[in-house]
Amino acid sequence: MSGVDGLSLRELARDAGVSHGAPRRHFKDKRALLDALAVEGFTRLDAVLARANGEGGRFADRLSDVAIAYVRFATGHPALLELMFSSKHELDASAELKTAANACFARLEDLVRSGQASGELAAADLQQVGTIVFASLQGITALVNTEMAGDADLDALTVSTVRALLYGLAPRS
Amino acid sequence: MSGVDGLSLRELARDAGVSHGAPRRHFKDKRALLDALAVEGFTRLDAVLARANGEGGRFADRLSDVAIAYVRFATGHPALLELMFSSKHELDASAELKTAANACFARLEDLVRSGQASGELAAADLQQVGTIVFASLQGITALVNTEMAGDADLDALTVSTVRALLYGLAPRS
DNA sequence: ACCTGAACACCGTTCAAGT
DNA sequence: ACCTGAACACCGTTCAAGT
Repeated sequence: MSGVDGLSLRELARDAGVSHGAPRRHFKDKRALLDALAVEGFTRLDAVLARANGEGGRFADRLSDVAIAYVRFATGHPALLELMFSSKHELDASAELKTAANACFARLEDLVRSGQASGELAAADLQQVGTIVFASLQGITALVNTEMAGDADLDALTVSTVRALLYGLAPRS
Repeated sequence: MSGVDGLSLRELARDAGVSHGAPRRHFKDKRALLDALAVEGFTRLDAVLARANGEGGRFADRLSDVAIAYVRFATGHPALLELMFSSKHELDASAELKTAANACFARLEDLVRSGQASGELAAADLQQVGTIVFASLQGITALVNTEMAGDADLDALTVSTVRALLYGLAPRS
């Protein structure tokens, strides 16, 4: 049973000591409940990213800090992260969910923009650079959450990835 | 209903015009069936990667070709990919499944090794570089499969990501 | 060897009925 | 307003019985 579908409304009701029909009063659907959890997840993630993003300092350091915070959160709550992103891409995702998710992405995009403004990032399409950076973080998350990468050296892997993205894996000379 | 759990054995049996108990003769479990599908997926992916990896040519081009092939496959069969990686990380994944999966990763690792050997990649820990490269590809996959990145410019995104990994996003001068 | 079909213990969802 | 509990249509799994 994969993380999301392992959650049963009836079991939840049982644990709460209430009848299986009761949750219906609070959540119209199973997915309404899942959506609410996903919104909560994005809100918490946004707070985590905000805290990690020290306004001062070199861009490379701020990016590293945010990346570490993101990857720690994402690998620390694998089921929640899966829920957040699988809920978000449902065709009829709630406006609230989209708003919460976009706040997180905007935060990353702002960071990239500031790097371009200060010249620490080469001028390039903001969207595309943002996507590349975010994809790298999500990729680390995916590898760790499917146990293809150990989480022992998690921060080191994150920092190496950020470094590779900034300075390249090819010899620089 | 997420991709993997959307598949019902009873529905499968119905579609095959057979009783719901019949699949039991061929697959002991629902997961035994899913594992068999995952193995098939890795085998097909391995063939795709082998075909993409032209032995001659510059490393950067070969990496681009393999990356494009991987991302196309992964985003072209989202449910299969989710199944492949979620099955693989089950604690009691079959030896057959692990073997099929490892063949794909070894192929990527070989490519990285050849880049280091030719000097087109800086000397560094093979495992870590392999992980960074693979994470990037899996990250693109995750973004596209959760509809956070469009698949219109999929190859362009892949090529840009490979370029960023090789040469960096920071100004090079 | 392979399939059938009833049985069991679970789901999510709906809805009349209670308080 | 909120909860209950039966009902319905689904699951996966098991198992005696058929061919």
